[in-house]
Amino acid sequence: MPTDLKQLAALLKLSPTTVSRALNGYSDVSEATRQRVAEAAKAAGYEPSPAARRLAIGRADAVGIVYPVEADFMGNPLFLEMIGGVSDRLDGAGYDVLLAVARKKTELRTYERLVRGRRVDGLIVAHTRVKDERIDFLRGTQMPFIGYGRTSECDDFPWLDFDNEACTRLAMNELTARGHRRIAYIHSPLNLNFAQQRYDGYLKAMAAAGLVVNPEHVLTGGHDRRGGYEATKRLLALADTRPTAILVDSNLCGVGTVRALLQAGIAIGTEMSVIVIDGLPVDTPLYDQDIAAIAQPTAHASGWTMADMLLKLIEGKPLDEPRVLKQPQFVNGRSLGLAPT
Amino acid sequence: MPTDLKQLAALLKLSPTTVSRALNGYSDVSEATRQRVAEAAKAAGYEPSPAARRLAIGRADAVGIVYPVEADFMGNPLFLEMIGGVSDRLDGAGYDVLLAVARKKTELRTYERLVRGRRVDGLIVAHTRVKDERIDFLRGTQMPFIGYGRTSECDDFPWLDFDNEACTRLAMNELTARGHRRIAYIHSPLNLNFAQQRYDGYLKAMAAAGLVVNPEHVLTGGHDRRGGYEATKRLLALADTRPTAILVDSNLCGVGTVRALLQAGIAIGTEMSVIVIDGLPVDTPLYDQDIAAIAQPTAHASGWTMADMLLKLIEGKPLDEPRVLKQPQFVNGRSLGLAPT
DNA sequence: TTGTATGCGTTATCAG
DNA sequence: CTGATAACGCATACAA
Repeated sequence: MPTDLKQLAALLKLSPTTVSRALNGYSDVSEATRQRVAEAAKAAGYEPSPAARRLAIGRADAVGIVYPVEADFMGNPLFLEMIGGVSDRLDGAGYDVLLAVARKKTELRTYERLVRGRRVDGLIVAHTRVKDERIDFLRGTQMPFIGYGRTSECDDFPWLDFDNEACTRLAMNELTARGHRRIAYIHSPLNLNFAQQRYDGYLKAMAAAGLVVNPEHVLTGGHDRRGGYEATKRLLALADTRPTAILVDSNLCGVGTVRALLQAGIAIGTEMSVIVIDGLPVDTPLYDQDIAAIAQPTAHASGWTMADMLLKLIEGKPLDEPRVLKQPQFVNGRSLGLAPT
Repeated sequence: MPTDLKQLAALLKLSPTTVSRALNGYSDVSEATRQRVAEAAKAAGYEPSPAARRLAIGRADAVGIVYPVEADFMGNPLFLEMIGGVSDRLDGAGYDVLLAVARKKTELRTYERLVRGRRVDGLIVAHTRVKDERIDFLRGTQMPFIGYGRTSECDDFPWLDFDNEACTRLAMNELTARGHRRIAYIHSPLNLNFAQQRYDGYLKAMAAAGLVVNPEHVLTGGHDRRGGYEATKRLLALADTRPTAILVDSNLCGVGTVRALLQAGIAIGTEMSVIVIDGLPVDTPLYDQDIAAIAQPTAHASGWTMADMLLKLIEGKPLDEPRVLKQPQFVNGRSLGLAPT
């Protein structure tokens, strides 16, 4: 079984050159030989050596995703889903997915390794922060990349993100329209750009509604279920100033919030209204609680789109839409009611 | 800035050969030049081209992990944690981690691509099934691999796994010792090897205790929280034959089970005893429910160990322990009590 | 201790 | 339409 281009060529009594061109679909090879070569290759189970290919072509045929563990050490299920979307797009194009797990300390060096060594043809930068040195680094290189999220200054690089301010604005509209005035806000760490933007949206909406923010009503929920749970318990402990509605800026925290409410015996939708941005994960038994949500395109779809953008960039094609801002949608649920009087 | 070995050599007035050897820590190069080269390389930010290196050396300097999405489409947080462990071991060794997301349909082809194209030097096969064609395929190749889990026949390949029968045996001992006789069992899909083995352990333990298995007490919980939740609801609906204890074979299902019990107002530990294998994930607010568990080494540690084994295999070193069977430990909790009389 | 020549498997250039 | 020849960037016998 020929494992080699040379051997395959010898077998076919052709030159390696011709075989190579036949396999790569060049126009200047007769249809007859193309067929013959293709069959022989498949029969022999021939796979070109990526290393040699890369060396000759100068491309890595790989895309990198750097996963910062500290940000989310337990593993956000949405992250794997996003990677699934990326893979689905890249698979047919013959690209590999390099997953680099980086501690905060070594993160930048990881990027340097990938870029300098041309280990990848492009990168997807997830978990963007308000001020993000990874983006700063990539700006100075020729390496194509897509931000999965924006940064504070983001007009000069391509990204895909959700309209985060709109997320909170939309949610706040629904709440104020129902008469809520004491609206609590549970958020992710504010160095993450999406969290900061959603938080801004909350503040602006409060101001627009003529409401004063009670500092006790704004709590960080960390990245996980547990954080949301504890933040909510603190809110419930407020005697006189207990909020009548809670807005949660991410799905995992949302689970914790709903848990805490159920456990405390609070009637969701009457005693306490709840909106969770991104909605609850479908794998939770709470899913049937029918919690109102701000819905985004799925992580899978986002991954697919980003991979598609990245491929265009790698091929040197211009991006018709270099900055993709997905608009959120309000999804009603039984967790929403009029403010108690 | 030299991006080339040749350029770097020219800069140093040395031959590329010498520079190469200096960088790769060969013995036959003077300490003085080694220093000089190392500094110059760092100063110039030189990174050797992996493609060229791979072609010359014949190694990929990469390890592959194939993630089957169907098995667990929402993304098990433990999976990312395991990858983190793999990366931590591999990082210093200069290996990349290739993550291939595979649909069941294309799974085998993915393996072929990785192996035939020598895209990786070794593989980690996760989610092993009782009868696993991926393992069968790899057996026929020279590609080193480690099973993250066993298969029905597994004496001829290296793996890391938990003693699954011991998991259920341990748990069952605790339950029968407390007088439980109606012990329900919620399990993952039985085509997964770990699920089958744990199930076997359950059956054996029941027999050993002289108990008869009630078919209504054995339910599949799927892979997620939701499945565990629904299975538990079905158990609670049993009027006369309601179990007094529930054993759950995986962590995510366990969350659902505890949820269902709390929601139904069941007193955990008195009305119903619960043991969850792997314990509840720490990011759940239920963590303080203090559920009894069968504890395993962390996914991170497992990943690290497997990567370590794989490196040895790649380097041709013999494995002193080719089959690593981790012993589980019983961890008591308030979820365990005497059987109600 | 260092340098020269050659090869890794593929693609690209340039003739036929 | 096809074939010889030279890269791609690095590592390694072998020679000096």
